[in-house]
Amino acid sequence: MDTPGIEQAARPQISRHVGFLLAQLGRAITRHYRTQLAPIGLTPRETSALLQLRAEGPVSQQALGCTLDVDASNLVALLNDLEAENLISRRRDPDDRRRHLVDISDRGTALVDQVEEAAAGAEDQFFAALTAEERGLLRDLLERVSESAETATVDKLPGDEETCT
Amino acid sequence: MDTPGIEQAARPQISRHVGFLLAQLGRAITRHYRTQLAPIGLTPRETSALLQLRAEGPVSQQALGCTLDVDASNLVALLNDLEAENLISRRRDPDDRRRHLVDISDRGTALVDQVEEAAAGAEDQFFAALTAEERGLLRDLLERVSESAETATVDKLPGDEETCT
DNA sequence: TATTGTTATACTCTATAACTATA
DNA sequence: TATAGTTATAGAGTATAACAATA
Repeated sequence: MDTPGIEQAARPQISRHVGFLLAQLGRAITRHYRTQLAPIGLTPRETSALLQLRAEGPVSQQALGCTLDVDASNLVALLNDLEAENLISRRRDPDDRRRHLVDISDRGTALVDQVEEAAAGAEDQFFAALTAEERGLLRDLLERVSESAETATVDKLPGDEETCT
Repeated sequence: MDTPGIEQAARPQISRHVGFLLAQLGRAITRHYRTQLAPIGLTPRETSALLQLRAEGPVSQQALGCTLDVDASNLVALLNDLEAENLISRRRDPDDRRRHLVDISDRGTALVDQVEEAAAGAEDQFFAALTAEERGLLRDLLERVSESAETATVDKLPGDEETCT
């Protein structure tokens, strides 16, 4: 009763390894995002950065990179591009002048609704096979993996579990 | 009873967008695979190619690329590397001399058990937060998305649904 | 003409190390 | 001494177009 027995046997794939399937689908949706977001002029990376910044006010680059799982050094160029288009702003943190506080700009905010609509549309296409309920279930499973994998995969001592502050 | 209420509220993330979460986790597990498979001397790509070839006898490069979701032009270099290490073999298809039939070699087969063990170990770490049952559920959800997304995301006419033959 | 594999190219992403300014 | 951001660089991965051999 899991899946209808239709051509279930016909599937090749390495169905044993859910990990490779996850990796493959991750690449597939990134590609899908890229084509769907291209008209707006944003890459998937830039899009998720903008959405994250709108959701979580101003943050340090460190924190943003941690949340988006982007290396601090790679984040620089990404933010440079967004800043060049006036979609985000960087300013020194008065409390710790080493930090740059990154925030979404007015122009970024104006764009982000359109961005979110495009992203949601892309997802509706990509996850069309799942009901809204199943999509929620998938999200819950992935979020639990995300939380635990953060500490389980890198060589961190248990107890170091900072969720990106 | 879903997740214990421990620091559940502390999570930032763009929880609305399951797609970005999927993309992010896909990159994360690829990175994890890379470090875990490095001692064996294989990349995640090469690993999944080997596993796929063992599962599905000899196939054309076209078919393999489709299954692994790798562009035909990119597959060439990947197979060159594997062939240079005698892990796979390429030979002309007598029935259609344009085709190269790719197969895993004896040396590849000898290595693949070790490879599979390493991959399984990496997955056990990565998906530690999920029970075996939940992992199966996740796999089913992802496989359904994978099947439908193939035709839904690229501009294909419905009815063109060749599952990589 | 169309398809398979190949080459070349360019662009994105990823990972590492070294530097600077601040703490 | 350690941390935040930056720069430079090298390595994977991705996408496109053009070509040779074959159908």
